[in-house]
Amino acid sequence: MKFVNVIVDISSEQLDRVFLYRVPDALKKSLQIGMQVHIPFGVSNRQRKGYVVGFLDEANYPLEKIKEVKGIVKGSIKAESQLIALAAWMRENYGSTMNQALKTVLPVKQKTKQKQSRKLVFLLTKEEGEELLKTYQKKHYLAKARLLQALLLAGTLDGKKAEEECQVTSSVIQKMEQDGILRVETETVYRNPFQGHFQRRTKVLTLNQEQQAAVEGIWADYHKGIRKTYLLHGVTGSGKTEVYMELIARVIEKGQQAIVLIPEIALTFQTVMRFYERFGERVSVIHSRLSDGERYDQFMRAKDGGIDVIIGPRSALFTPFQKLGIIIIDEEHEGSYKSENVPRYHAREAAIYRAEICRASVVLGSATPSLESYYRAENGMYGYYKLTGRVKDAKMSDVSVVDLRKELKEGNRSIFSRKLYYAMKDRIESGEQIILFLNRRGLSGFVSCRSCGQAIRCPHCDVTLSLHNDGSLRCHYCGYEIMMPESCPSCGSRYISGFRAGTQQIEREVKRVFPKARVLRMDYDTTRTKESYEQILTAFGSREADVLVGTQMIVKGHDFKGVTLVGVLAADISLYANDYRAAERTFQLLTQAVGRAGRGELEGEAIIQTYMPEHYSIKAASRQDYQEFYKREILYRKLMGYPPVHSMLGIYLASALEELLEQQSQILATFILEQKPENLVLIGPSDAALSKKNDIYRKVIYLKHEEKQKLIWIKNKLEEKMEKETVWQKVYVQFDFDPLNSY
DNA sequence: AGCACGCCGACT
DNA sequence: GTCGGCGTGCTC
Repeated sequence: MKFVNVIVDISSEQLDRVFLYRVPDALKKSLQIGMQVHIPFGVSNRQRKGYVVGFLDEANYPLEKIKEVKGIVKGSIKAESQLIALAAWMRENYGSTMNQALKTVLPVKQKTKQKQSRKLVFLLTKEEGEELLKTYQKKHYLAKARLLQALLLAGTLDGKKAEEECQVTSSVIQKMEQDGILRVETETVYRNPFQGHFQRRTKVLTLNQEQQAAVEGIWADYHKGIRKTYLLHGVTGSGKTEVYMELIARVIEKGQQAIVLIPEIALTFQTVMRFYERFGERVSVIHSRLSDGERYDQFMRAKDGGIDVIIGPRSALFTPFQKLGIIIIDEEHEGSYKSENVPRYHAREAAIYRAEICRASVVLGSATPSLESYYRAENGMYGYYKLTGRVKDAKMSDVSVVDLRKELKEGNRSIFSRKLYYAMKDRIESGEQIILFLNRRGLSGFVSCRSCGQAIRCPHCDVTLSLHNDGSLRCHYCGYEIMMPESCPSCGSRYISGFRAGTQQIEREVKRVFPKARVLRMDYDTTRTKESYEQILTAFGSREADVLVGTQMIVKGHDFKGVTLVGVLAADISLYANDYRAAERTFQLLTQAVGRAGRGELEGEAIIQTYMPEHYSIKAASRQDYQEFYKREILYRKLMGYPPVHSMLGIYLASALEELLEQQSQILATFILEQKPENLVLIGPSDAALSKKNDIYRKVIYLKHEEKQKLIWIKNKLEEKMEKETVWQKVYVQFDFDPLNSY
């Protein structure tokens, strides 16, 4: 380890890369990734601070130009160095540049740029200014004159805008500040994003036996200095949150802090409220509606020790707490924990790594654990605690499965089976509430021709277009829009129509069949704003409607006491997805949906309509039997060499040039095979699920191997190769380990 | 970011 | 000639 890569601690895009420094013998032992160091920089060798982000044995830069690390910064902020180390790990494990990794981990760095959006305040009087302007013009100080003129007009200017519009550089502004013509102002105001009022609850909550066992078990480890990952497997309503809060309370008592990760969709006012009631002002929330500035403020509060608990989505993992004690990941199986941007990290894995460097515990909570987590718990890598009881001894709902093929055979062409119809009729008459769940949005999915079988597709994205209420056909990826044609564009037949039901159509159908029922719809279209999302939920919660029709989002974490019937309209839709997680996702969705029924005093019923009643994920979900599902599913993963048993790497290639993409993906595949990797399975290259998006062609290669390390090794080889060749500026490549969705 | 370098108009 | 503003390019 003779050299180190260092990121210079200056927030500027041009410096946002690594510089190579020599490590003096005296520092060879003590230097670690993430540490802040003093380095000489630039022609004048001014001493600056930088972060160590990696070690190297050989130099890839002229030796005579390499300078030496001067020393380690004494009071270097621990939290930040831990995050840098995390970024380095993410770069290695997910594939990205160090900058991309740093940017995801340190929003701080991006924010300092924002903070630079400084104000220029004019200090002279109008007369003085005009006088000065004349002298500038006479002396041909053109840049200064431009800026002065703008200042005379406006008084104060935004720093960045001024630079662009007046075409002046920062050196001009700096000099004019020195001359006392203007003043540069920067402001930093911390805000608290939580506006509501709350009452601190002093009442001690009592835990049931299972909850107690989980808390004490984890705490006993903590006390012994053992830090590891625990899976808390508890059905909906079994009281996982109480366990989280008790653990957090104890961690805070020890002077440490806690991060609580929640899927964005479940981040509701009520959830946050419970934490506020327990921990008061020392809690903060991060959510997608926060401005960048507000988000940054929360990180600063955490860094300064102003808060003990932060609640938020994926990105809250990077909160710079000084003494992190515990990370909680609620609903750990949720897909939103996987980032869709490079580096495509999984928050669960990254959290476990961060916990390792910070010596913190991790608690994963779920009613339907991901195969990954359960597999590891089963193999003893994670601790495991199960919560079986529903807290307020609510009854398990009665679940039945209806075979839609049989319905059709017996002459029922409606979207409601007879069983569901009568159940709905019954609930509406007795004033109880109903949830209808469909995994799809838009009016009626795709439009196809009954003569030639062609579906109408987007010319840019190669996906089927969706028919909307206003009679238009739209592409959900790029927004391409045409009017619904009279006849089939391929064969001219007039027998074209929408196919299958969407939430809008179901809403209409419910209204038609049950004219008296009040119906609410909740899907991507009706919840474009955060407010409308809350609005619909509150309206339904306060019984302003009898039926709620919606997609995934209605089955996630909401308790409606009046709901006694849940209808799943077509359980197999998510089974048609073309990736290996389809069965897992179906099981999770169905289990959640079924869990929505009977959360109040009345007994609940769930009806699952399907064309595949014999499929194990549907069977297991109807019995709420995770074990059964897991046994079948893990067998399939083992057999096919899919995660979590084996590791998988998706290599995504994209280019505007079709032939070049074809050629380069072939070259990559050949190169991978040339590395003579033993037992490696290579699939492709083939067209991506979306073979063309916004006029960019996409291809994909999948690799499977028993050891993740081997795949990382191949990824590194590829990165090395691509750095040397210029073609890769025209063909973009992304890596995705254990991909969640098809590309 | 901050520094040096080099171009180019202006002034003695 | 020389002085100095102002844009450009580089930093291991």
